[in-house]
Amino acid sequence: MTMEHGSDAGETLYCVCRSSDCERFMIGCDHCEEWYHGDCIGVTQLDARSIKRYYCDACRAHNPSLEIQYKNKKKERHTVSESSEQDKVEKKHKEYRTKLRENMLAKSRMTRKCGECSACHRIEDCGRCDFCKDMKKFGGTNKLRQKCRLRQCTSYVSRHKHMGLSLSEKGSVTGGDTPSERAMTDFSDFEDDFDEEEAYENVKVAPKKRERRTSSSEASPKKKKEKKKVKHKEKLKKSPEKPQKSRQKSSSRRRVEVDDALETDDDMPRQCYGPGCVEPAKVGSKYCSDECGMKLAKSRIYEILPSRIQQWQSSPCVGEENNKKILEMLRQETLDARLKLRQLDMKIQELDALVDRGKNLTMIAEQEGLDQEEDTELSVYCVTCGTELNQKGALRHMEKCYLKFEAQTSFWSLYKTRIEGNSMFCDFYNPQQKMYCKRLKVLCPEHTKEPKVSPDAVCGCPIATDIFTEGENLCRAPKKKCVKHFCWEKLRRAEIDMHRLRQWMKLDDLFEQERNIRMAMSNRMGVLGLMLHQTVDHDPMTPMKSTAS
DNA sequence: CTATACGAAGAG
DNA sequence: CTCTTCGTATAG
Repeated sequence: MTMEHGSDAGETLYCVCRSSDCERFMIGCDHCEEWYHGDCIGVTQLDARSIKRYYCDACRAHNPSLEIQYKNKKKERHTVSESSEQDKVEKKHKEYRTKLRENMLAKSRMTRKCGECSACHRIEDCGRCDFCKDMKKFGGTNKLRQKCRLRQCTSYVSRHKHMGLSLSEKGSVTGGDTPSERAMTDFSDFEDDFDEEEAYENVKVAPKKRERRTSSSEASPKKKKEKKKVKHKEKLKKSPEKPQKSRQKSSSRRRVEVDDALETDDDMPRQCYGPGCVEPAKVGSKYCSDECGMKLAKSRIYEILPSRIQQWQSSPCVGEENNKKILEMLRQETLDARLKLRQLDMKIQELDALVDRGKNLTMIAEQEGLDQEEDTELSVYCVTCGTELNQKGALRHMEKCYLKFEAQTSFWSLYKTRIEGNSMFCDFYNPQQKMYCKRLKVLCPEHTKEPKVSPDAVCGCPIATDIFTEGENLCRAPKKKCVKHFCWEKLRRAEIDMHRLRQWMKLDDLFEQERNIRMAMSNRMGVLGLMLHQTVDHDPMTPMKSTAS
């Protein structure tokens, strides 16, 4: 209890000075309930703010179990009445600042270095990264002043992100109101981690460090600080013996120090983690030998795997069911595509039959007259070369002109010759020169001439009765002169081929999909998968949802 | 938000 | 005193 500029309480005498003055700041003893002037007993208003329960000197002398209780659990300072107020305040502020700094530093060390990754263990600077190049020893300007990229903790960023969450969780356990106090609790928690590390020295199968963190510890902050000091001293003693290593230690942060103390330290090497093994572990390893490591891995598999398999089988696998559905769908589509291919084959056969029928037809020359009548009305220009054409030869010219032009310009024609399964090269054998033509097929018109149409060949194209339906009648004009149905057979074959190609590509795609799904299905429930992943039923009261139903 | 610059602390 | 490297301010 405190009294600031309290009201006059008559002639009552207070404090060690036994005066009735209560215009100054006063603090009351929570035991004898006597009031004392702050300046008489050396307690400032600032001090009083952090005091939870104050007991006067007289009460404490009478009853040594009484201790001044501070809000932030600081120990009572016995020099309260000895030093001057100014000094105390300054000292206190200094202490506070130092602690704050220490805590911040400890925290930063914790966050900046996991001490576990390869980067944290790396000793040498790469000399190639931007930070190395900036260093004086590598001839830099020392402007960036950062650690070598390869030595920067790989898990720093992610750890930093997680930090806030884990700290807030712990905050509720260990308490701490101000940021600095919170920082202190964080640090002490880290110390706990460290102490437990030591305690785990003889445990054979130790859980991971992060998991080892338990709830708050009972040790007071001061005790921890003492412990830290001891550690520090030990390190100082050791330093002259290992110049190279200690140099590294000095520049590295606390976490490394902790690990070093655990793993490589002098008197007590860590026990091998191998099952039943009592040998000391090798330096930088958890095991005394490779066999022990393998043994532990094996025993872990034997221990974990059966339960995982059981767990796996206890619930239906949604992924498996989905895959089965997709497989069924793919199968259906494959059948569909195959059916279409068969239909296209039939079409080809029909076309062949049609062509055969056309060959046996007798030629009728009268149709020519009709064509010539029409052709007087229109003049046509070639879409490729632009020359004026009479209608009679227009189609023929344009087809040839286009082929010629395309052969020289388009990659597609090259591609076409390739996918048709033929060589891209002419390969025409010249018996006189006794060698093959080395030109590209599409650029070699002299060896790849279209077969000449014999003058007595009939066109044979079915004549349409209307736009959509084809009649039984075939065109009986001479093939060479029929302008209406120029290249009809070729076009029809091309059309069917296009559809076939489409179906083949579809089949290919379906096959690929099926392969992927089968692969996924066979990899499911593998040993690795079962060991790495686990399905957790968070609500054991209700059965797991199944998509099958 | 990122890159850069720099004061400053810790260690040798 | 130097070296390393952290935290932070600031410019872009």
